Amino acid sequence: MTGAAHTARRHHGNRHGRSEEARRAVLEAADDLLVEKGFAGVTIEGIAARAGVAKQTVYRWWKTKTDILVEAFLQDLAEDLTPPDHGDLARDLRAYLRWLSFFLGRTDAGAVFRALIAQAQHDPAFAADFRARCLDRQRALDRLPLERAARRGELPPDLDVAAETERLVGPVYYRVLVTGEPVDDDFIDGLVDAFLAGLR
Amino acid sequence: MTGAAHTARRHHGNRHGRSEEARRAVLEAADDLLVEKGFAGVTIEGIAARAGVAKQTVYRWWKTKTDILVEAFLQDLAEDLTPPDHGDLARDLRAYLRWLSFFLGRTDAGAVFRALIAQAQHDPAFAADFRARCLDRQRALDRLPLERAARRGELPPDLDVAAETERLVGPVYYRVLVTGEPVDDDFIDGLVDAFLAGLR
Amino acid sequence: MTGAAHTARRHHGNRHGRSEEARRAVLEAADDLLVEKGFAGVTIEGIAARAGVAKQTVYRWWKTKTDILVEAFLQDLAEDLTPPDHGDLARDLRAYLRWLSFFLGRTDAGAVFRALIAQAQHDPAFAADFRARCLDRQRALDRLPLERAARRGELPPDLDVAAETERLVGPVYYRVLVTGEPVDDDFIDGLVDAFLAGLR
Amino acid sequence: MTGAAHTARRHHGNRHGRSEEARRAVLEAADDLLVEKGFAGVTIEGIAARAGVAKQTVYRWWKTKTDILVEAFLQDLAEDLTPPDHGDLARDLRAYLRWLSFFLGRTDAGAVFRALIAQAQHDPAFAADFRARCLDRQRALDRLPLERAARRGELPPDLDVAAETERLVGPVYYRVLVTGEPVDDDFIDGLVDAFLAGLR
DNA sequence: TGATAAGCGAGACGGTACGTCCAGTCTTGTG
DNA sequence: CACAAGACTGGACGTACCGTCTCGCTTATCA
Repeated sequence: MTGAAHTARRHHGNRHGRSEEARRAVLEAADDLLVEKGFAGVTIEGIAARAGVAKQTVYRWWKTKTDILVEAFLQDLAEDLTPPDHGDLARDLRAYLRWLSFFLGRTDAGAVFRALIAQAQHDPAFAADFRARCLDRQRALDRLPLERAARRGELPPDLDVAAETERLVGPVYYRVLVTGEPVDDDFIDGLVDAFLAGLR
Repeated sequence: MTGAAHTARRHHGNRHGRSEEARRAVLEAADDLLVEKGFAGVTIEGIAARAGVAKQTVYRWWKTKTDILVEAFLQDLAEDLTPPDHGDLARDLRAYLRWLSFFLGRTDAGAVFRALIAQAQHDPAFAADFRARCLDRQRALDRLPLERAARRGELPPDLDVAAETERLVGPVYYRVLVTGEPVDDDFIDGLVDAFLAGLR
Repeated sequence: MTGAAHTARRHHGNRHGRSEEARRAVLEAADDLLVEKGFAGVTIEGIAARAGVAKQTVYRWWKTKTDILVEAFLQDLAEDLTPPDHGDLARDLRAYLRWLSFFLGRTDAGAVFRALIAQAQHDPAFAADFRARCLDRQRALDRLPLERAARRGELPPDLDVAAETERLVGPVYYRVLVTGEPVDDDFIDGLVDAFLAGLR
Repeated sequence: MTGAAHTARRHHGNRHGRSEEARRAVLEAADDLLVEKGFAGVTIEGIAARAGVAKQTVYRWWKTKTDILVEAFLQDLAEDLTPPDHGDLARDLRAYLRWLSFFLGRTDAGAVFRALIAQAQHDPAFAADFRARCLDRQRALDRLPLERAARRGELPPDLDVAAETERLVGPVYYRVLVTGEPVDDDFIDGLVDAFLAGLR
């Protein structure tokens, strides 16, 4: 970590390479602007101005504003978000889906996520990048509750964990992205109950 | 010759009222631009130029480019899309979900739909409008297979048709909008089978 | 002139065509900036800002800042600058050369002229345009005193008026553009005397 | 091995002092860029890149790009350009003016010279520096033919050599800088003949 | 015989202006 | 009265250089 610490030292551009200070300011500014003014209010000029950074510095390290948002999003997710493991599938699933719907619909990071999903609809190249950098990890997380249960032997050995996970989280995403209806506990309980009933 | 026909008569600005010709040219131009150049390539200037229409004429009748796309989308859906009724729930469901995933992922109208869903993530006011004008109708359509089955008595009388429908279509939307994976027949069969199994 | 008066009516862009108001504001701003801040201080952004005009409006009508300065210069010269005709060659020449050196070296329009001559050194295409639009006229003016004298029969009929004019004004331009020394009366008298002596 | 030779030895920064290699590379690069791309194509970044030198090294030794061009120009003139002395005033004058017009209008060094004259119009401080470092020497050269003739007694003792020189070279500069017309032999002969005629 | 210090390459930085594109508003003349 | 036409203000785009700044390397000089 000494090298990293060295690199992170406060400076205004030099052979240390990139300024960590500028990088953080940009990510924060992008995040803030999205929350405050919405996606249309996020402009590279605005980000640069708010971050106290030259526009060129932004363009040096990021290609588009969505590229910045992806990195900001990853930064936000840097903390370990591993779903809790209670050793009880029903409880785990309910807790995870509640957290997921809260995250997607109510948090700032969720707002960034929705903006990026939106951008992915417009731009296939971005979609591929976004999926590789963010979604795949998120989907691995989504699968964790079922995978743990499978390891504990609570599930039929031939169960397709990935497909079942999609059936569980799909309706949650659907509500958040498409219908905009709140994801209440009844809805989640319904999902989990139906899944558990299907196991018998 | 009815009044409507009179109004729609070919003209370049007069006291007959709105030019139907201009309206159609604008919708078509917007549609074409979206398919050809993607959402970023859709601009009001571009639409007006391609439609051979003055910018002012566009602004007179529509507020935003998404407003135009909504209308274009509704136009595309003008034909009756009522899902076929085979009198057999399993078959109806499979056919409908197949059509849905094809529509969302493979057709031009689906591309417009995805663009509008994307815009809804960025703009709550638009989201409300879009849901009222397009989505509610689509969701009513989504529910049709189950509602018909319920009317035929094939379903438990206390079944929550709306919630069950969400569990069926949610994963399809999830694949189209989020993961981008193709929705193959296995995936649909899995959804339908799980649902039918849950009825017993 | 009714059409022109019509066109010049106060407006903010419409089918009248170009806004005369904006045009004048731009030319004035360019002129002022040159005098106040020097050539490097003349930027299209600065002109637009000072003229209270959108940058796009500047670019719509002019290609470069020197293009604007040429037009501003022509505007400045709109008043009739015909050299006075005293009917006396020696007096006419002295008066004209004095006026020329004053104009080139001491007036705001002269400052613009020098800036444009400078630009002509850097850019052959501009040089051609500048000569066609400004210099040729100026040179015709330069020749007037001799031409009048020729018409009065004060000069040998085979005298090359153009060449003689160059020998008279050349040293004045030389002082202004190259050495930067002031053009005093002695210098001008020397020029005129040498020319007159050569006639005998 | 002298100190100077020592200093000029190849090195990449050390206590020998300035790198002669870098200096030459910069001057050459500036010269080349001017000829190839015109004045606007001469940028400090471009010079540094082409010279294979760090930008900082350029800024260490020169203040502006015109400063570099002045030095490059002086370098180009390092060879002795003393006008030839045939012992015949008419011949000397003709030869010198021909050389002068060729130099100003047709050589690379002349292109640099014109660019610097142009810059002098824009920037009085530069003008003063340029005149002190380049022009005064050039003007001394300009006077040589007449001064030699005066020393030989071919001219009236009270003749103002400086003023007469200005009348001879002024029209040449005028053609080169202002009208852009080629300076042909007829023009030069006319100048010289008129001057010689004035002596009688 | 090292430590020191100057010139060097590299290149990131905060800025300014560039020239372009589109948004959204406006004012006309025509049918 | 809707239309085509198109000039207008305004603002973000992405690029090019500006001039400044640290940095690590290389080397002669001197302690």
